[in-house]
Amino acid sequence: MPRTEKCEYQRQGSIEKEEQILEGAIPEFLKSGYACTSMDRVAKAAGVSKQTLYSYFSDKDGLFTVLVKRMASRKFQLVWSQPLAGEPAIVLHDLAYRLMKVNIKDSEYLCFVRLIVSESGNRPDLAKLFLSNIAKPAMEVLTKYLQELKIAEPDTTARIFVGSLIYFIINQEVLYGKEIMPMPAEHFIDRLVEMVVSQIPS
Amino acid sequence: MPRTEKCEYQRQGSIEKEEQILEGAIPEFLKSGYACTSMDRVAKAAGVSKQTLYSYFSDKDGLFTVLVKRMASRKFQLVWSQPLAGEPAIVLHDLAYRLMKVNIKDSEYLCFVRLIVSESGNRPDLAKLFLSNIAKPAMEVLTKYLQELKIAEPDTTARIFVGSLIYFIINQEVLYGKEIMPMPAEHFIDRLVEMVVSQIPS
DNA sequence: GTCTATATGGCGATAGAC
DNA sequence: GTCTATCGCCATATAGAC
Repeated sequence: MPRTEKCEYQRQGSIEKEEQILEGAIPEFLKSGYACTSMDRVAKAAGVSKQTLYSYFSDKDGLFTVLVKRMASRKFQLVWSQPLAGEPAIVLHDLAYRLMKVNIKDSEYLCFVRLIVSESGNRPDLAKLFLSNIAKPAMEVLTKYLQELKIAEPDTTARIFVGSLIYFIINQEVLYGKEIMPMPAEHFIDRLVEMVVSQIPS
Repeated sequence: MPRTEKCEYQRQGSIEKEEQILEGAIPEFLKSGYACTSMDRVAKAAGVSKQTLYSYFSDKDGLFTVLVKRMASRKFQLVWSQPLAGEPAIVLHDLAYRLMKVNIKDSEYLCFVRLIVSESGNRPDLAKLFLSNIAKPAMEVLTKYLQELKIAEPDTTARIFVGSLIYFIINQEVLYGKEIMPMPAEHFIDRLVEMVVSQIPS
């Protein structure tokens, strides 16, 4: 007898198939952006027919929305799941280094940022989803830590710390500043950490 | 007699016409991005026929390249043409305020940044043009000033200063962080300036 | 220079055969 | 579920009338 006989979840679409489509769609959208990604290529990349695609997702917009949601909630913990505790200079240095390394090595993340910024004009909801699931919780984690260190205005200081790091990455990697106005990442991190640590009241 | 009789510059295309096309094209590209801007709309917005358009610019790519070049070299001096001199806290505060205000009020600039980031994947040359004409000279101006203040590692400090400001703007304005994780710009500027000024050796 | 076709091709989304 | 065919639509780029 067929093995789907008693499987009630095999109603009109399996979770696995949805996963398969999403995983196939992610690299396509990241590579080509929203406008230049065709549903034909998504179908091909995911290994399903175009009709199957349309049976799981209402349209291109719907697919893209689910995709962004998934990416956003997945990337946060790459950097920020780890608890912050210990010698401030070391903790901040490790954090900055982790953020820098993940963002640079994981080109998926760079493309994701590019994609979100690109579509932020047409789809403010996606940009907000991005901030709510990554930037905001990240800022909260760091703010709490800086507060424990008794640094003045921990929320503002957290933004300075993370902001200058993110911009460094955008400048060097996304906009190819590496070739135009290069600067070693370690150097930048050292100086930034030094500056923030100097704000700890003695 | 017609007033173009002795005008030798009226050969096959006037500079004025090129200006007219570019000025018409700018808002279209800024509003819709590269992919979603049609040459029909550009022609209509510029008040010329499509054929005239194609007689001045080889194709869509060529037009866009010239447009980016013009925008980049135009925007730099809005913030950075003014010489930096005087009481450090005031100079830095004014600079940050000017940068913030120009970027937020001039929505043209926000859209331009969005556009450059969007196309940075397909057109690295445009991203480099952007950095070479705006970010790099800006960093040099500020670095020189910080050097006069005897601040340690003025180049790195300049990047922290400008970078955290730019990211603040991207976060709050481009990605609608204003609604998700709001923070008053003045507050941020005050804290940032305070932090940099504290690095001046006494 | 302007206007109105038009050639050519890709897109999203749907429909039918199997 | 898969494939191929198809419908509209809009894009870039060109050609012809005036």
